[in-house]
Amino acid sequence: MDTRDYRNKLISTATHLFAERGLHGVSVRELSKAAGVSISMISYYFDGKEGLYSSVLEEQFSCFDYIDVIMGKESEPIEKIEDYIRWSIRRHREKPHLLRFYTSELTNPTRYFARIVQPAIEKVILILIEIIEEGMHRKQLRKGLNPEDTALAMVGMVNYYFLSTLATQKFVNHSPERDEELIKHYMDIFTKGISEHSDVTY
Amino acid sequence: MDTRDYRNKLISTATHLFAERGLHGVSVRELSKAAGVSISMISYYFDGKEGLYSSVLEEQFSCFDYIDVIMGKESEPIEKIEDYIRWSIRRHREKPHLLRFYTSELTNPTRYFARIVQPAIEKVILILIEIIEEGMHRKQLRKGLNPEDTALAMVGMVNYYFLSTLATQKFVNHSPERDEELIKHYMDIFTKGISEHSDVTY
DNA sequence: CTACAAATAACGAACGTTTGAATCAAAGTA
DNA sequence: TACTTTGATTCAAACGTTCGTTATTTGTAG
Repeated sequence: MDTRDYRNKLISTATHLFAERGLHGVSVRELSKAAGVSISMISYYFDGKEGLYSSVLEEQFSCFDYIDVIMGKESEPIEKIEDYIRWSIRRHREKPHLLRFYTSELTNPTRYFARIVQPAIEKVILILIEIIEEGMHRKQLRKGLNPEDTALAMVGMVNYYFLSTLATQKFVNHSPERDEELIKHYMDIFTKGISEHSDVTY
Repeated sequence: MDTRDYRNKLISTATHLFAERGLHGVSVRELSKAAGVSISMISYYFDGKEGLYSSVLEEQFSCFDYIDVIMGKESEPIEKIEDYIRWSIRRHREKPHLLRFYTSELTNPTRYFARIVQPAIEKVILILIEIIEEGMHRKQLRKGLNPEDTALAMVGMVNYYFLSTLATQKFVNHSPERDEELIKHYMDIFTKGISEHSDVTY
């Protein structure tokens, strides 16, 4: 190693360790030893352990770039949704360890995940609202659901898929060949309306 | 409080705290303070913090009693399966915090959960094998899946439902009215054969 | 020499555990 | 009945360890 990029070493090591055992399950001593870097580098490059954790979440889960790509396209709103779902599935297949953060964060009272990923989710919601306002979900609107709630429920459905994948990954082999099936399934849920599949409550 | 049952206090307090934040997310000092009990009681009644955690899992997730009831019934194997699924759904609705342990344990390298719940699962597998051997899953057997693998996959599918419930509990209201729907769905998967719905891999 | 990168060693705080004394009800004893 | 003994609980205090952080020192490139 000529390049002394200890920061990257810490990020990549932390990504896998935090994904496996969560924030509290890894100590800075073990982490730095695994990365082959001195302990003090964590506070040097990041704002301590939690800063490193936040950085991992930011770098690994950021979808701003692709959301910008989607928003910039001259495509129909419904195509943007399919685009996003397709991209999400591909990305999670390429980085399967990301899924583990969902479960860690589900029981994390500090909600780093929510704080960091929330802005990205809000962008997705904006796209969804676009479609909803085009009248595709008039039925939900009639039922008293506002667009924000309906859109948030849709984001929830997508995350639900990811978590389901994690839960069954020991038993079920999700092959890329079945992606189209899944995409169709979720697009179906979306276009037919969430309320037909489940009750949205807040 | 006349009854000095500090042990029960610790168990019930630990159940909710561990469910919320996991083993590493709770300290013995906080736990004992919440329970209104001295710290040393944890080591007195249990084998330390991890012993308390194990006891919580054992007491909360034990299904031996009901498995025994099912095994003792003079019912058809297929009825036993439905019986078990029905009972599981009811129990998880009554104790929703149990679901949170699934996510905690998914990323827990120590695998307390697997070690403790495994014996119970193996009993369930026995029941499933009963049915499989009666020829309901000849198709899977022809495909080279042994009964144990198929049964284990079935248990995975049931747990998958529970985790799905947790993942979507913010968005979806699972009403008891829809239980029959869910039970029918899983019985359907089971009788039609798992291989039609997913690929079993180990 | 200067400025930055990196390692060492030490810090106070918090961790889980253990100790030893205090408390109390029940059993034993004269 | 009055006193002692016993065993089970309970707690405050302290234990040694590990935590995350940081002050200081060392190494290195320009």
